Amino acid sequence: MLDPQLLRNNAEEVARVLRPRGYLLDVERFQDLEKDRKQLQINQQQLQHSRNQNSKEIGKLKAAKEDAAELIKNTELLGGELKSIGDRLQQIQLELNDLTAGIPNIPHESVPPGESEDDNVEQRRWGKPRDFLFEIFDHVQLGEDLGMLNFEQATKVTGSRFVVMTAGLARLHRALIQFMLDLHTQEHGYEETYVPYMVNANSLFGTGQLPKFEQDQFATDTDPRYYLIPTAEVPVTNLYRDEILESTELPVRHVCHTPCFRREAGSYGKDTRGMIRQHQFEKVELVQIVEPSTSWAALEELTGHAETVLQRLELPYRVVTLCASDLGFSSAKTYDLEVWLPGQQRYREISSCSNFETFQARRMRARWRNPETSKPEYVHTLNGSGLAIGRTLVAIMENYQNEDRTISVPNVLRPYLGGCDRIQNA
RNA sequence: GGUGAGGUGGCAGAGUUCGGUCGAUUGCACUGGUCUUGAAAACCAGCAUACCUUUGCGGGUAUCGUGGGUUCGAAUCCCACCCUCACCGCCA
Repeated sequence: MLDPQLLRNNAEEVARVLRPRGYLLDVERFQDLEKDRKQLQINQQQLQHSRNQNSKEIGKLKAAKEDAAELIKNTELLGGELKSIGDRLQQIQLELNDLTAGIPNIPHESVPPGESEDDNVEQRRWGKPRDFLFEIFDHVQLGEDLGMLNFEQATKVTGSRFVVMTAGLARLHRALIQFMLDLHTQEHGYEETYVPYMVNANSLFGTGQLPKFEQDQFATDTDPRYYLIPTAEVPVTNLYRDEILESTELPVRHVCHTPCFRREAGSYGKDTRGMIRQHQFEKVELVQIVEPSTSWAALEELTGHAETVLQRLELPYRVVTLCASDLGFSSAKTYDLEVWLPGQQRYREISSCSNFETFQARRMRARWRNPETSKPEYVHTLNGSGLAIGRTLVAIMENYQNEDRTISVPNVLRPYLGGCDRIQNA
């Protein structure tokens, strides 16, 4: 949610900065609605004022045992008028709410313009893609040959875009989660957190998935409806919905491992092979709630925390700044971490680190008490994957594959696998 | 699933019997001041949010879980819904 003041006073300017995102703000419609709203509200308040005055007067008359019949009669007439104005005002408020709830965040000034992901700007690269001296395979081939990755079984028990893993691969997958949680809690100062995997509609609204992206969510048909989380960002950030934090409590840092569930509506043809795009995947998520003045430094820092994971795993990656059109709905700026996948001969997204500034905080009413003003003010929220587990596993399989079709285990993971240095058939 | 209790400001907690001067008593927390070498304590004062209006001071409207209803007037009465807590049943 944008600052309503900003929207009212500078609609043209807001429209201009949102255009690179591919969002067309209907300024005329907004201003028409605003104008009507304002006029109706003024009328309503005048009428209410008269009514309140009369009612008070009636109270006094009655207390004094005097006749109030005529005044009551006059005041009754106000009722009908108030009702019709109230109805119209409510209608307009609903339209305004729909409109404003669907407006994306304003990109930070450092966000590059651009039409597609091709316009994302590379910031830096780390590590060198390995030169293989033998024929290499992608993770699907490798996993199926090992007998530890099975998409057909998943299709049978559920449907497409799910996977079954067994033996060493399942264990490696679990080890990744443990490794990342340990790293972020022990070295980066995050608090390990466990949360519900289903959330209510308010939570999804708070982080910006609703109302616009309902079709991307899995939901129950219970009443009330619950949604399977698309990312831990939703339950973790919403811990602070309707809360006021003391400045001494900031910054808040949570690390949270959860499964994530996504419909992947609208991506039917994409990444149909393998584990890259699934309806269910694990992720270790980093979430920070910070004082507004520190959020841009926090974004760099948080991105660094995610990068550390790749560095410890010795996986080559690059960092890109998403261009305006590729930016998520709620984000002011996002860095994507892209890991090198030899099977695809390209870098693929493995983490997305964003600063939302007050956009989510406003939707959630998440605030802190600013000592300088001693008033509650909106916090800034940030999050980033640290990392997506499934894609990390894919990256390890492909980057650490050996000529004999086994997979070496990165050094830092060996303690988590009882010292095992290689995934191979028993 | 059953029964009962309850949802009020940052928190705690009155007010709901008998609808009117209740946006709301009080305590804590917080902010400013007095006092003090400094701090604490004590005392004094201030202290919800949003919107409209005003150069400013200020004025107005709404909000007591949500939505609807009764009424000239609703925190208070009526209806529906949501949520929380307690106990019982069932279950991992």
